[in-house]
Amino acid sequence: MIVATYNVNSINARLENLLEWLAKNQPDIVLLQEIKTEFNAFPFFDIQTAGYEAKILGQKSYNGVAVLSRNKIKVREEGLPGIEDENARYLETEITVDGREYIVASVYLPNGNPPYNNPDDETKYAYKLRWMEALYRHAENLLYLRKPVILGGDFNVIMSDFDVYAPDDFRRNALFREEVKQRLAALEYLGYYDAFRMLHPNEHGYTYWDYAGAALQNDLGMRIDYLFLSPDAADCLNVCEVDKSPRFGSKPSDHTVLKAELK
DNA sequence: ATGACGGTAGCATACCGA
Repeated sequence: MIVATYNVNSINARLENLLEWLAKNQPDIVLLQEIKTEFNAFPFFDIQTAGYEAKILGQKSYNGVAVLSRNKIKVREEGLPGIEDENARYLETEITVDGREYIVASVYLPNGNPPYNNPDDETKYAYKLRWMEALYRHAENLLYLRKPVILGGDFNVIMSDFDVYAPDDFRRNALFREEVKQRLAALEYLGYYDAFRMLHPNEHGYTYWDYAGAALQNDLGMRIDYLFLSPDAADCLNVCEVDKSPRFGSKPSDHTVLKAELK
């Protein structure tokens, strides 16, 4: 079973890139973030033609998450339980693959940095922390269902110095502050496994490079996209890789694809 | 210190992002 996560930075701007990747890789499940569109403008037809059902939680212009699957998708949650959220950031589904029922969620965690024109405004950071508290509580509840759980997406958190090209430049950044690192690490204390890091302790595994400058060419990246697996799903983990090819293609997203194979 | 770069909305430029 192949599962992938991809922050597309607009599904309509990235449709060709996505379809090409689907055709080449034939994943069973794909989690998308930042689709940046509402239901009426989502390219259901093209994705269905490629062999995938799509469930989305959409929103005009910003945010938006989706789950694609070759198998039937049952929606469990539209929005993260336990928090009032006007943004489309969490879609939880149930999908049966090879006779096994997985709980699979596409996660787009808030960035948390202040607006450029108001650098002291901590409103967005406070929202990020509240969102992470709700995610922690819900992730704990999911473990009691005794089904394999996959929480994948753009978590907007750099977990350690090894996950970013210049850690000292990011100490005060909302992606790298101590509270957010602690809150994401808490998922691991619950029993979730960081699929990429579990198999690759000595590779950076960057999933994002800024468009500006020569960030990609100089590998000035950060690892902020993750696949977190419940213990029984982690037991089946066979492969987990960052696929940099979509980032090198034409008109790329600033993120690239993270994929895993579960036996 | 700022901006780079790119997407959306919508038609000039503001907002958002990591």
